[in-house]
Amino acid sequence: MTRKSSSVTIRDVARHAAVSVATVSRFINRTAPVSQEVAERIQQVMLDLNYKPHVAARQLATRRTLTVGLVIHNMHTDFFAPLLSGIEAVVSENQYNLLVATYDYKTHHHRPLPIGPHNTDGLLSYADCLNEEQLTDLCRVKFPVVLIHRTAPPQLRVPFVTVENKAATYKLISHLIETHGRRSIIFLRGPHEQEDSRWREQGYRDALEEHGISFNPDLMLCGEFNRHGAYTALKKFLARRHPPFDAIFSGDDDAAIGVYKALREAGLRIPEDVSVVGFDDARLSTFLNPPLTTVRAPTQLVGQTAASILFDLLQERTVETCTLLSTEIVLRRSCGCTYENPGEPFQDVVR
Amino acid sequence: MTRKSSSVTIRDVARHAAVSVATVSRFINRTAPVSQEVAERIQQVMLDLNYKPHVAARQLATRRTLTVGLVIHNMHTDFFAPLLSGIEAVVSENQYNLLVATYDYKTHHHRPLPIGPHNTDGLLSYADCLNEEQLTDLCRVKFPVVLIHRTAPPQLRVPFVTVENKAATYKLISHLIETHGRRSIIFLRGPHEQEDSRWREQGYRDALEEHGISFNPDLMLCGEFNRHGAYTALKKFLARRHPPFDAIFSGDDDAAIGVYKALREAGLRIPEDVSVVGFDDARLSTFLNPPLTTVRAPTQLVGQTAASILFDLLQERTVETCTLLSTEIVLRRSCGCTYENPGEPFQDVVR
DNA sequence: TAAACTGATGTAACCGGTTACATTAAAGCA
DNA sequence: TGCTTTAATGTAACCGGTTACATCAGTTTA
Repeated sequence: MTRKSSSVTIRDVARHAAVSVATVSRFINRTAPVSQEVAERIQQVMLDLNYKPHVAARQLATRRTLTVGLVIHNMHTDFFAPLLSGIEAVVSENQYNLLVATYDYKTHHHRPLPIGPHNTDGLLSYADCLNEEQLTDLCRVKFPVVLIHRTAPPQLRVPFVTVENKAATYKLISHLIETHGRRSIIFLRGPHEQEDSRWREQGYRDALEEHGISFNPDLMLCGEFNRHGAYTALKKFLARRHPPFDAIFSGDDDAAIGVYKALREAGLRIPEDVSVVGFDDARLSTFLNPPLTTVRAPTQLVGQTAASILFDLLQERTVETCTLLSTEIVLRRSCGCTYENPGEPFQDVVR
Repeated sequence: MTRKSSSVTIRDVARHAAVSVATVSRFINRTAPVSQEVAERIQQVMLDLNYKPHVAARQLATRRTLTVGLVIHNMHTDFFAPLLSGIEAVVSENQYNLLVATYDYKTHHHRPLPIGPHNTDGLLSYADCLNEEQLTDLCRVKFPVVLIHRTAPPQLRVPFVTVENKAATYKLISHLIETHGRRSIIFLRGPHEQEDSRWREQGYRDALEEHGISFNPDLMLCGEFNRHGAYTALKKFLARRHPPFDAIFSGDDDAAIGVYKALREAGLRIPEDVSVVGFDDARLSTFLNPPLTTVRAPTQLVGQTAASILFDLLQERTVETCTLLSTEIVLRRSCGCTYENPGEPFQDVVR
């Protein structure tokens, strides 16, 4: 591996400017006043020598990394880009760096966490990438953590940011029942540990109950929150040819893509034969054919908010422990709604 | 800001294990043999004390960060997720960390680069985020850099990874001309500095010339490689109602979305009135209505390849200076092709 | 048997910053 | 004038690792 060449240190600067290293450090960090004349001399020398402070040395001395970390389980999904974009905006605004790592305790349990106190000043953790033990360990050393799309174990009091899942799902399912007369609605679950999925299921059950429809466990499939999982699960279900159904809650938008495919292959029309709805309002959902009725989750805002809270923690300000961002349902054509909209697919009906 | 609490140092471990710090360090890094018995003692103490080496201290001592950086101009685009995903895979495989930053010399020129030798062991830089001066500076200190989607200034010999733009565009435009009889093809440029755009334009011009169609500068618009830029540019063009056209090369897939919208608002049908084609084969392009004919760029592979080359540089292996990944055209419906495909939109015709 | 080598370990300098504490000169005040 | 305060600066310890060099016992080689 290459050694860093020709590093100019603070001592070089001090020598050329004929002052002590302390003075240079003070000037750089503005931690104490420095005379005008000396300041200019140092400034000039720094430019001449092209001096760049050595980050690791500074980190070692101050015990701060000026870096925050993000742990997420993978980067393929469409969900990831807006989330990261929101986070990055806040991080760079605070002049911090962002370390990203894919990690999932279920698949990487043999490995230590790639991000932690040794690395960063704080951590954003998505969904169930870390298990409770890992979270507990971090809390024990008072390491600032903000959870995204999962609530904190109650004894820990870790702040978290997520979106309103239950009420939106309730609203969406109610819409299917009331407006489109659907009564046999398949529910595609996400990964088992994912909280979002559990809340959505609760909204689904509540909506059924509210409308006097009894819950049918045979209509619960496991879509895994992705197109392939959803496709496979639905395909298997369709092969059984029972029970009958007239609508599908896909779990999320990516899964809806798999649903579309499976239905199309089975010769079923959307929405004439089956209403389909999703969750997230991913970038592509407007462009599906038919455009997907779904729930708009403010993913970028989730990222922004989580990052802001993390910085509040770093500055030891008091923070909101639980942040639930509101969602809204977006009616497009896949549920059976029709609407005139020449500019489609740029505009939607949002409720 | 919080001070890191309770840090267990290597000296604590050494003391508890009744050995010297050097021995502990050797054991941790396997840099010299340590007797079985001592090894076990150290191992046990490290577990008991929950010792984690301090990364900054190690970085300072070794002058290596075990981190590579990625500079990109923004994270919203669909392009970004597969790119990052490819990079991250290689980075974590090499047990390195990844620092990401959004930066663009055009908008951030007042700020120093957030990523550099002070930070990382090497850098991946997307397109024209860095200008030539910045690249030259990095080269001067022999800092390993790999460019993504841009070629290196000739005097620098920085390795780069990009995709075949010209030949693919040539093929696509030829397809429009030969198969669909199009002759007045609008070309939507990307950002001016972006090399991809220039190569695609060259492919476009070559195809026209080859087919005896004279180049018409009035058909060149600036779509900026995004839906809004493309929409605006095309809208303005349509308002002028001239010259006539029968096809549009959108520049990239995201721009195609804006194109679809503008055409639809003008009452023009795709592909009956106008053939539309894109570039990239973004995740959503299959799902557009009609599905978009485009060029498949192996974006994730670009990320992977660039990262691999960077690690080759770090290990001082010799590397390929220029890597041009091949692309292929994907025929869907927006150009005028029709094909039977019950499983659509999962399968495409790839040439 | 002496010399050379090997394996296991310790000592202490070093990486490049920050900062507590000490020092000095100048300014403010009674 | 003498004392206190303040501004500007220097000295050196410290952050937590790595590693060159030294040591020493035990083994191999001449």
